[in-house]
Amino acid sequence: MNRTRVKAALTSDTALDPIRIQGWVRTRRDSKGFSFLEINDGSCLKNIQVIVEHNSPAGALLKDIQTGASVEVTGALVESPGKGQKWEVKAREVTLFGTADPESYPLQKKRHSDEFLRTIAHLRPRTNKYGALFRIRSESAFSVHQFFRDRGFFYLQSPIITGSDCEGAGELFRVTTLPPFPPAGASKTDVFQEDFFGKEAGLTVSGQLEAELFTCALGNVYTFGPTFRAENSNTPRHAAEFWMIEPEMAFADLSDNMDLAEDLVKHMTRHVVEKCPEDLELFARFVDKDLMENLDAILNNTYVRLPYAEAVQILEKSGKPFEFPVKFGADLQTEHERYLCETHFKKPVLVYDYPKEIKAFYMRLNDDGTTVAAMDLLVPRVGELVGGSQREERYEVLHRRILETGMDPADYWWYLDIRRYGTVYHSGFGLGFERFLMMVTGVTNIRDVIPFPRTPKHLEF
RNA sequence: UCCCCGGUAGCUCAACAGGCAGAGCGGGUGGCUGUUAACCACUAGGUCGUAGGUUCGAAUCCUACCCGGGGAGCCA
Repeated sequence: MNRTRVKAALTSDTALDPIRIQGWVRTRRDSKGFSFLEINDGSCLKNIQVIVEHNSPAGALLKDIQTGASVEVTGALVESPGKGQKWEVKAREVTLFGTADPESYPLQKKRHSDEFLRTIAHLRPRTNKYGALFRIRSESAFSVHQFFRDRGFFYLQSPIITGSDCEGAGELFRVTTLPPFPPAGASKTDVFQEDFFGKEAGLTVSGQLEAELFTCALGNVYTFGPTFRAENSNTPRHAAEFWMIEPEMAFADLSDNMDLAEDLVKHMTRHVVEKCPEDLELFARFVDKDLMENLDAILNNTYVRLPYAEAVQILEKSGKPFEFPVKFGADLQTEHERYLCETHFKKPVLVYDYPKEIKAFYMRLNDDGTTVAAMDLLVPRVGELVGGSQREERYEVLHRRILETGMDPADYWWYLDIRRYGTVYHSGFGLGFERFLMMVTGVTNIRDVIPFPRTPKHLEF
């Protein structure tokens, strides 16, 4: 007999006999002559209630079937005479696979703090909140592929290991097979000649450059994979390993790019709202009371499109005593971004055309000579969810920008080559997958939306 | 990396101005009940983050370090 997942059992149209349920015991309540078991198998938020008669063969096992134990129950799915659930399982046979010593099993029926659950990251997906979160994470990932596939984008697996030591963003983690202590007197280059790749290698900080190469062949592509930044960042919004979605479109300008970002965020959000209503409800009740209202603002507004220069004007006129002064040419501080999308507009804001000095070399120089065609999507509570740009497709301009920012064009010969042979205007952006999950669940710490978070000094699981 | 706050029972926290270390939940035992984060009674459980210092006496004051949280920077 195949197992029936709890989700299917709970939504059954009819009674079923026989039925087999397999899962983990969330709680046991003893009554006169029989016990109630609540079993969860991860298929959905809800548990299924199982009735075990004390004088049945299974009854003898009950003393060892405690919170956390893994069991199999065969019996009949029948209408529940009690309140609170439509269906329950009357057990005929129970198999106990693994006990969970109640003296040491860390999960209680009561609510635990997120900080504590992080210390038992191997067990936290067994809680209601984290089970719901990781089901939402899975559905969100699916919605990404669905979105792009429906629009004719191809999924590009950009490399994880990279040899370009300055992709533009962030510090690289080194990848090496060398012994930890180099021979005395060896120069840096000499050392890496002996290494696996014969040169210094690192983990990717972005798939963008590779995506640009492929978009100039396949038209529209996207990457969706892990990204690594060896920054000593210690904030609720940064992780050393995170997942990023990076679409790239040929024959697309900054306006097309902003259209795509807005459409993607709305599509992913709508997908979660439609496919995960029960799991989302948990977050709306216990994590963020305003969650549904906030998601409504994400879904049902046209996002504000605001040139950087106008954003600065709004901030200057706001009269707000910002800790950091607002001035043209300086990057927007977190407090400024929050003011714009949370207080002033109260909806997502796309800020674009930033001064070139505060943005990356590959962003397309505007005709004014001072700004670049960059855009950031700011959303309430999370801040920067998307960062992107139209790319500089003019060989001479790009070459000059590389030199201006103190880099060596020779390291980017292949990136420049794309501008020599059939160059086209193109655009793309990066969307932080975990930041999306924070936005859609109301969870305020990135460590709580990743299965096993990697942050400075944390690599336990 | 910088600034602020914190670390007391398995978990969440209290202990005023230095003077015998507590509660709720969880665990154990017994009772009750088609129960629903069940209920009632009893009970076990602590090197007060670590190391040093001040004091007759330190969970409490001081110093250093470790760990956690929040803010800032970096950005996704």
